[in-house]
Amino acid sequence: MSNPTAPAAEAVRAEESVDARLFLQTVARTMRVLEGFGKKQGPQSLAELAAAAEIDKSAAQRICYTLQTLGYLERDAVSGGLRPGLKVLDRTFDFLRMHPLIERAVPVLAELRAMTGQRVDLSLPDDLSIIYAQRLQNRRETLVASLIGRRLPTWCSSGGRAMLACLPDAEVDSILHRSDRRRFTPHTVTDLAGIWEKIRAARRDGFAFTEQEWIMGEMVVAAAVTDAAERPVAAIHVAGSLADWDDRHFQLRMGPLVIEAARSISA
Amino acid sequence: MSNPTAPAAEAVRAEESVDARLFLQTVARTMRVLEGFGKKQGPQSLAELAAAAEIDKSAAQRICYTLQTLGYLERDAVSGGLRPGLKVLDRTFDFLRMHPLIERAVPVLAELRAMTGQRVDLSLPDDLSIIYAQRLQNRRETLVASLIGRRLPTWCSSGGRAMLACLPDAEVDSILHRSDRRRFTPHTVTDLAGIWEKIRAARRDGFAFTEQEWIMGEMVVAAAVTDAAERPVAAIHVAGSLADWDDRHFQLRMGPLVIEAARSISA
DNA sequence: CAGCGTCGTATTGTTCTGCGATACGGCCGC
DNA sequence: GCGGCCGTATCGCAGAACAATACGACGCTG
Repeated sequence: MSNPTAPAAEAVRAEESVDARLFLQTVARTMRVLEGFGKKQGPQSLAELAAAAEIDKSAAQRICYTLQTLGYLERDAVSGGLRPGLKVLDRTFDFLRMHPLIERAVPVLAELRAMTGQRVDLSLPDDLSIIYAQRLQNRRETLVASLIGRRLPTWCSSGGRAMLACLPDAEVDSILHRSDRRRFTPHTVTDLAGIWEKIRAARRDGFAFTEQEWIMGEMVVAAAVTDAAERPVAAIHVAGSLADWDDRHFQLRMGPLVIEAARSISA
Repeated sequence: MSNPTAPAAEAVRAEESVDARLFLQTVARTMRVLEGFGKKQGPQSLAELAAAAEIDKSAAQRICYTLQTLGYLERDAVSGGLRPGLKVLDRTFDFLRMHPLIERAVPVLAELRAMTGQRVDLSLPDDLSIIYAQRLQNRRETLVASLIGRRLPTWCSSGGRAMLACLPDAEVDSILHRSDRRRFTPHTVTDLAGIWEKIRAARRDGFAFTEQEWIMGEMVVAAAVTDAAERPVAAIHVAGSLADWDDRHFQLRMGPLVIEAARSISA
């Protein structure tokens, strides 16, 4: 598991009031098969995918055969196992292209990256997680695989807290309570009071700041992008290394820049 | 339409010998609905998606309802139309994480970008197109939306030609003949003889070079990544602007670097 | 080498799922 | 107020998808 925030709650969410008349179980099974890759690393066997999707081997066989025919699944050359196919990237492209924010954001992010020289990210909220939609690396960012689609917990990420700061208290509480607030580094703030303190600071400053709460040696400044109704729809992050910056100076320099960038693509 | 290479041939390819016994039409319809976004810009209505997928409104309704429930489709806040959902990015992440090359390539690409200061891309071959799987922008790359999943024609892109150069002549001919060799800029080389000349040059030099064949003012040097059987499985690109470089110097400087980078992630 | 487990693949009759014609209410604008 | 188009809802029937089953290959392991 590489995407750390368990999307388990979402299944529950979806279950509650589905109109069985309109819900196609074949479609759901198909998607569950594709989601089977989230579990563990490396190509999967047919049986593994069947188990992950909670269907029998016959159903998995038909679904995988079809997906493979369509290009959404490929056979790995060496292991013979299955992995997501190239067509997936076509859907990624559609998502990015159709998204109301992304295209507007890309130039702003590029400029921000040029001004700061740091890694710049755009993330989108999804209840308990945020998900990276666009990433511009800096020079030395090599180790942390900076991939699109990576999820981070809302409650402990800078972007997540920036977006929480835009929500009414009740919604913040709901998210915090439903989150699995585990410790990722010795510096992760996991208690409710501490997190609320950070959120209040974000409301006051206009940006959120986290220091080594997710990765040691990394600090992040983030500001929320809002829609016409002032609801948070994205966050812009600037990440820096403690090796290069004093935390106070980092905030003073980056804070105004991310606020300005976020404001410029808000509705 | 923003992804220029028509993936029409693929439908033909898939059609030829499908085992109807194992092929689930509901799955195929579902994917066709998701592919409906490739056609035109902006959120789509239910009816538009139905038309694009060549199904009636009832089927589209059930499929879209299900996909929406699962998070693969979202309603656009302003227009009320449908667009790809956040869950798509989860599948992107799985694809990138499971791919045998990507994780190995990311550090190499980052280093290459640091050395050159130019835009660096990794693309994967898919018959008549290549598809960007990883992109590291340079400072001023802002206008051209540099999105993951973008497709380029194999025959006129630098990466595509670098990969063609690794294939036997018959396969190259097949791809060239099936391609729609339209002109994109006044400099696009569209005649078979000219393209073959470029491919032979790539075989000789170890890298391909294109100049303003896709975008005016842009030139690209690319080298192919090969697997154990010497088949091309990816290409590494370095793109530069004619405003900054003399074309000869660009080749001399970047050629050896992309070759070395490509070699270091080849099997 | 025989035996076992697990893999992917193929086949079949049955049943329940997905089909599609049809109908309803809301909204816009020629 | 009309006609068109939208999204939504309904329902009996056909047939698509189901699941149990069987087959051959491969890799263990005793």
